[in-house]
Amino acid sequence: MPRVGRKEQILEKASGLFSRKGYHATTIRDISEASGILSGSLYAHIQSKEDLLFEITDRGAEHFLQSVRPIVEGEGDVVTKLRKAMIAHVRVIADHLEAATVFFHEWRSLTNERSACIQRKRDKYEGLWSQLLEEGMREGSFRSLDEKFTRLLILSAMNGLYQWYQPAGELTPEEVAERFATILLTGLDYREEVAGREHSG
Amino acid sequence: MPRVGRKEQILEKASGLFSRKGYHATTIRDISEASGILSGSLYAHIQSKEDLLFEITDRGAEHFLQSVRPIVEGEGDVVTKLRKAMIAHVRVIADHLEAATVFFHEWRSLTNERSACIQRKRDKYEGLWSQLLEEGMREGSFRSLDEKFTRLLILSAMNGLYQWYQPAGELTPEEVAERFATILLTGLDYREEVAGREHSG
DNA sequence: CCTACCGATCGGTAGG
DNA sequence: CCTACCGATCGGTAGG
Repeated sequence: MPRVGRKEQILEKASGLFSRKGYHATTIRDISEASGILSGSLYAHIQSKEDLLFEITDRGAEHFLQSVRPIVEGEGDVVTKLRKAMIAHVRVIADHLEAATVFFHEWRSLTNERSACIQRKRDKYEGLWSQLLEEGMREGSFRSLDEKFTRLLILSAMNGLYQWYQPAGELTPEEVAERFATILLTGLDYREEVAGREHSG
Repeated sequence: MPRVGRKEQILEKASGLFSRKGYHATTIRDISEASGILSGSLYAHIQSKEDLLFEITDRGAEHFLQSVRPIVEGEGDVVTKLRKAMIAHVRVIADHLEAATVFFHEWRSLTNERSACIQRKRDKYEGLWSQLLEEGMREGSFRSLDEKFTRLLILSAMNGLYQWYQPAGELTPEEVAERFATILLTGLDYREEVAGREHSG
C-alpha cells in the first residue's frame, strides 16, 4: 500500500540524484535505494524513469512561469519590473536548486511529447522576457539593443547560478539578484542617472 | 591495422554524439557505428569510453587556456584586454561548438584523477579572468564590484552561447563577442566616455 | 511493497 | 579491424 507522501519523497530523492549524477547515470535502483524501498516497488508509485524526469522538469518550468508572469504582465515601470523579474528568477533557482539543475541540465533527455511540452513552456517563458525587454526598449528605458541577444545574455548569466550558488553561503537570493541587476541594468539602463551613477571604488 | 587519422575521426564522431545525446546516453556501439567500424574494433584505438570524454574535455580546456592566457598576461590597457579575452573565449566556443558543449555539459561524468585534472584547469582558467578583473578594478578602469560575482556572471553569460549559437547564422564570433562586450563593459567601464556613450535608439 | 525474474543492452575482451 | 563472446547491469514486470 503506497504511503502518503511517498511520491513526493521519491521525487525529492530523484531530483538529488539526477542533479548530482545526471539522469542517465542514475539508475532505478539508486532511486529506490535512496527512497528506502526495492527497485520493483518503485513502480507502485511511478510509471517509468522518464516520468520522474518529466515531473521534476515540468514543475521547474511551472515555477518559472508562475513566478515571473504576474510581474511582466503587471503594472509598474519597466525597470522595476525587470529587477523584480530577476529576483523572482533567481529565487526559483535558489529555492529549488536541485530541481533547477535537473531542469537546465537534463531536460534534453526527455523524448517525444514530453520534450515538446517542456520546449513549449521554455519558449513561453523566454517570451515573457522578450516582452519585458521590448517594452523597455520601446519606451526608451532600456538602451536599444538586439533584444534576442540581450535576453539570452541575461538568462544565461542568471542560469549559471545553479552551478555555483551555495544556499549555505552568505548571499540571499535577493542579494544575488540585486548584484545581477547592478551589473546588467547599468548596462541596459539609459535614463538620466546613468551619467551620475555612484562609483564605489 | 589502425588507419591514419582514425583516432581523430573517432573523437569527432564522439564529440558530436556526446554533445547531442549526452555521454551516458551514447553507447560504444553508437560511436563505432558512426565511425564505420564494429564496437570491438574501437578498442584498437581507445582504451575506454571515458578516455574519449577526457580527451575531448581536456582539449577544450587547453583551447581556452591557450587562447586567453597570452591576452591576460600580455601588455595593453585592461579594457582592450577584456574585449580581446571575450573575443577569444567566444571564438573557442564557436569554433569548436560540439567539443565546447561536451566540455560544459559532460565534464562532471569524469571520474577520479581525470575529473580532478579538468577541475584544476578550470580553476586555472577562472584565475586568468580573476586576474584581469582585479587588475581593472585596482587601476580604476572597471567599477569596483564583487570580483567573484562579476567573473561568474561574465563567464556564465558567454558560456550560454553553446546552447544557442548557430554557426550558419548571421553572427560571426567577433560580432557576438562585440555585443557581449557592449552590454557587459558598459556596465563595467567607468571611465570618462561613460557619460557620453552613444545611444543607438 | 516484496520476491523473483526477464529480455535487452551495456562496456569491454580474447584470439585471430 | 573482425568474429564471437562475457559478466554485469539496465529498466521494467508478474504475482502475490
